[in-house]
Amino acid sequence: MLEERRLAVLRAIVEDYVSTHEPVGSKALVERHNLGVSPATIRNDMAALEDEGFIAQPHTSAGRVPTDLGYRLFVDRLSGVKPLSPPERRAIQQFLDEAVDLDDVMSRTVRLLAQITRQVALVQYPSLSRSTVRHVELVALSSTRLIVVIIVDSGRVEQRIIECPGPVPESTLADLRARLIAALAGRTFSSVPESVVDLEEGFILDDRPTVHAVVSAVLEMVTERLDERVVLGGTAHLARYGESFPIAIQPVLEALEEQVILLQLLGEATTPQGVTVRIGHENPIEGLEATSVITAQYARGDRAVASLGVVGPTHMDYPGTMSAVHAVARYVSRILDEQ
Amino acid sequence: MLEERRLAVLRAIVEDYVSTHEPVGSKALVERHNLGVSPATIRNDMAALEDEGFIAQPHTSAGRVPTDLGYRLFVDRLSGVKPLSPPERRAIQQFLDEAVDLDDVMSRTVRLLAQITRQVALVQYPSLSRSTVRHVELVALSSTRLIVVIIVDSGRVEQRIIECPGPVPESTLADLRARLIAALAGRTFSSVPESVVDLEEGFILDDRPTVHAVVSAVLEMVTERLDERVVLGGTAHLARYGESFPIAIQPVLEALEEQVILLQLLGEATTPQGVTVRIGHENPIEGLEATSVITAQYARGDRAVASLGVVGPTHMDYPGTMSAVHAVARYVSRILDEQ
DNA sequence: TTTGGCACTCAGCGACCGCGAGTGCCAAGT
DNA sequence: ACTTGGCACTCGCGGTCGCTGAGTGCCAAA
Repeated sequence: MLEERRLAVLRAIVEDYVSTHEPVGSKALVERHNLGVSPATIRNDMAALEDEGFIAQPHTSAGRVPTDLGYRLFVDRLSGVKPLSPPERRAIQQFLDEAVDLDDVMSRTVRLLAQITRQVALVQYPSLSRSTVRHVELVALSSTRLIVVIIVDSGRVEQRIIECPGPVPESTLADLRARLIAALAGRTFSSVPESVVDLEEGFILDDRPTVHAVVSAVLEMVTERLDERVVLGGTAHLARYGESFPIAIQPVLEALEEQVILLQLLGEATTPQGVTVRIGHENPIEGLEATSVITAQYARGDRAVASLGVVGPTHMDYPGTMSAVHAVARYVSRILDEQ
Repeated sequence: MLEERRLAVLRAIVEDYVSTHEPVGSKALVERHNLGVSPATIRNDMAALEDEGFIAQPHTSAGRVPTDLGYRLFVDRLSGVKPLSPPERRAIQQFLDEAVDLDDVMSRTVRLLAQITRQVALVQYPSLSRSTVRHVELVALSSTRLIVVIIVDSGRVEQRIIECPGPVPESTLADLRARLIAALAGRTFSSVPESVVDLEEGFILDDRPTVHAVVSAVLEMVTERLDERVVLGGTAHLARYGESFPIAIQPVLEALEEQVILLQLLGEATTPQGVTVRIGHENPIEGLEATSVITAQYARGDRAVASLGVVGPTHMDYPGTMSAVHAVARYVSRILDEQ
């Protein structure tokens, strides 16, 4: 009973603080939520919650504010689901359906997610590690410059320009192209290295340097760029917090400029299904101590290929954001499956 | 004589204001620059400059601040060139030389430009309109889904996924691929439409829908995406202005999220050679009234292919930024030529 | 365990004030 | 015709002061 009410109080505090962005006091609490008790009772509960570390006072004689721990409890045990409305769902689907290629899907997704959550959105390109190579193309841009293009079944296209040690005759090029296709087409990305390693041996000595250059380019593309790309959108929402909220936007913007950090944010989504939430300092990344990160994985067929999510202030609307991220991830999965 | 000194005063005001970010008064002016006259004289000049609209007072009894018009005069007639130091030049070249493909060149350029100017950087991908098609590839992703890839001589790779009305036999695909290559390879992008328009006629009626889908995809890629992509970096610098400068960052961030706007910013670079500067409200774009945009075109061979530049507050270091933008544009041109 | 009462704290707000940087104007000097 | 020192004036900024009110903690009674 008493434990139960305390949790109700915490929930009420979180909800009020999220909507008003102001410390919430005992009196306001009983007025806005119909907990059937007096402010004094609530005060006792609040004192207890503060002892346990779930809420804090910015200064004496101010209302309470949830701590990271408080948000954590709220997310884990208190927040209901807040499903999207049918019109919202329809709008999402329609918007994503209009995408013409993978780049378009990604950029539409990030814009969509930023718009409906009113937060900074991150979307990772489908991982290549489990994709299969559909086709390899080798085109001469000049006598010594080649471009290697790898087309992946997810619709992703990887490219790389190589400078060859010397001019490459068309015959060598055609030969190499044919062998590359034979060696790689249908292979998963992670098995590419072994398939390609002895390719060099089939060539005469003169061609070896060129072949070597191409092969190492392919290897680099396959290893270095595995999960490389993350697109980002909605940074303008960061500036929306009417100035001087406990959030300084410069470090956040700086952190978000680093691809590596974006990948960390998305990559550590351990939960295979469902939505992952990291709150405030739970987040190991410097500059993002005052933000929460909500991510979900999306899938192609039956296996997860990448993640997407949003970054926002710790005092965000968790239920709403979580269901939005979840929904968008599902729709992206669906789009990828259709294709 | 008197006219000359007035200009010197304006220059001094701009320089001081840019470095201190505080309104500058007559006394401070004579102390920091050795204009050989008394504060009172300077006051007269300042009053004249204010009448002419080059400077303004934020409020009575404060120093003066340059107006957009003042900056304009400064840029047009007063600012010297501030060449980069040899180590800087070397660092730029070295950093850009390490790029492995076009995407890499673009992303390195934007990071570089943001870093050395400490401002938001924009870099446009090379325009396709004057590029020539190097190769076309057509790959089946599934029985009814194709991916069309166009490889351009600048190293840019365009792709698009198409849903075909029905299954496409490999023979048709090979035929179509061959004809596409024959029709397009070596063509400039702008001449693609005419080369491709009667391609459909060579096919039997059954294949027509597929061919049609592919041809229209090619047309769309060629027309819609002509100059589409702009990459953006260094937005964190926006937040650096120690809070509450006459610059609200939210509208700026919002504007910078729109590709269309980025293209406008870069696209209106009229000056074929050299650096274009647009100051404050000279800039027609909503949200960017308090920012200046400095752009330069870069070239491949002897013709300009696209622009790059930076966006910053009107009180920026114009000479330094202009020479940085200029230098980076030249180095990018050089990199593109080498390739 | 809840509740009303009560004393206490303290951030925020507005009023007030003095300082000083900066100005405009003027009359005298060059 | 400029320049310059002098001088009165303006007014933003920063600090102090006091009040108000929201909010608290504690206690004694229900």
